[in-house]
Amino acid sequence: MSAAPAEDQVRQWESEQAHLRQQLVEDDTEAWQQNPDFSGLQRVGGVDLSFIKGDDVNACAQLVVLSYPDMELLYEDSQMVTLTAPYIAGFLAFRETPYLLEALQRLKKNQPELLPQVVFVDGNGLFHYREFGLACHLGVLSGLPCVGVAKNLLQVQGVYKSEEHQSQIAALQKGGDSFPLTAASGKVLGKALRSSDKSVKPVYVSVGHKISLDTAVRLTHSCCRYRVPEPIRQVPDDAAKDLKTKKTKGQQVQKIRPCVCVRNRVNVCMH
DNA sequence: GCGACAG
DNA sequence: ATCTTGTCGC
Repeated sequence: MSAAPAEDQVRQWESEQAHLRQQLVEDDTEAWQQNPDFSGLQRVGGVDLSFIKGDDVNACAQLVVLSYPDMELLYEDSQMVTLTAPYIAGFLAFRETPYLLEALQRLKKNQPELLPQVVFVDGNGLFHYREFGLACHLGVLSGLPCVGVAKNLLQVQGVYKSEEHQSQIAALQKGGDSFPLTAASGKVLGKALRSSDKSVKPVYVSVGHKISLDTAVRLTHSCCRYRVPEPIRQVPDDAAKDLKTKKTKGQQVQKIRPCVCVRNRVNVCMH
């Protein structure tokens, strides 16, 4: 009756990742992905969880949907959630996926016509210890094409922050330039991408689900005004700010955003 | 003991 | 993930 020791939990999670991985699709499956200008792509999504300083249990799960290519906000959903799983490198999905999935399901139920055609995820996809990071996990469970974008390099499978790596970064001349992150096995797990002309520090793009690496990199670049792709950059702003502001006032975290908050700039709000 | 460690 | 200050540049 006792809780499973952390070690057993991790072992079970590994097994679940291996199982779900069988359903992973690493290629382009959508028509728009073939088009040079992505014509046919109209909605891109972004998901993320925001925290406040001393609290790693309560978080704000957020989903935004932006128009493509204009990057205008079409839909936003922020929901306070209480996390159950701890953060363990390599198992981020077990901590965050449930709440990101819930947000996608709320959208599907309420305004299915606004479902994104691809979702940007804060974290890695295939570029992962067992080639099944958060972006893959969410992709398989949601069935939606997903792209993993990490802001920091995960040193895994023989990919290191070596001198060589640093010089490859220095060689990225302009936005859109990239170089492959190759595992010891020889497989390319992702790409370091200079996402805009102004940013020097690259982002690390990898396949989540139903999209090829090259398409994922090209799409990521086309969604970047700054270093971080708009769909996941536009998330933290208002909801997270609210979170901080109201926390300062001494209110209870759970009451900050007790219900789904949706802003819809395309269709009239439903009542 | 030291270094690593997506978010 | 989050914190913090100033600072440099357009």
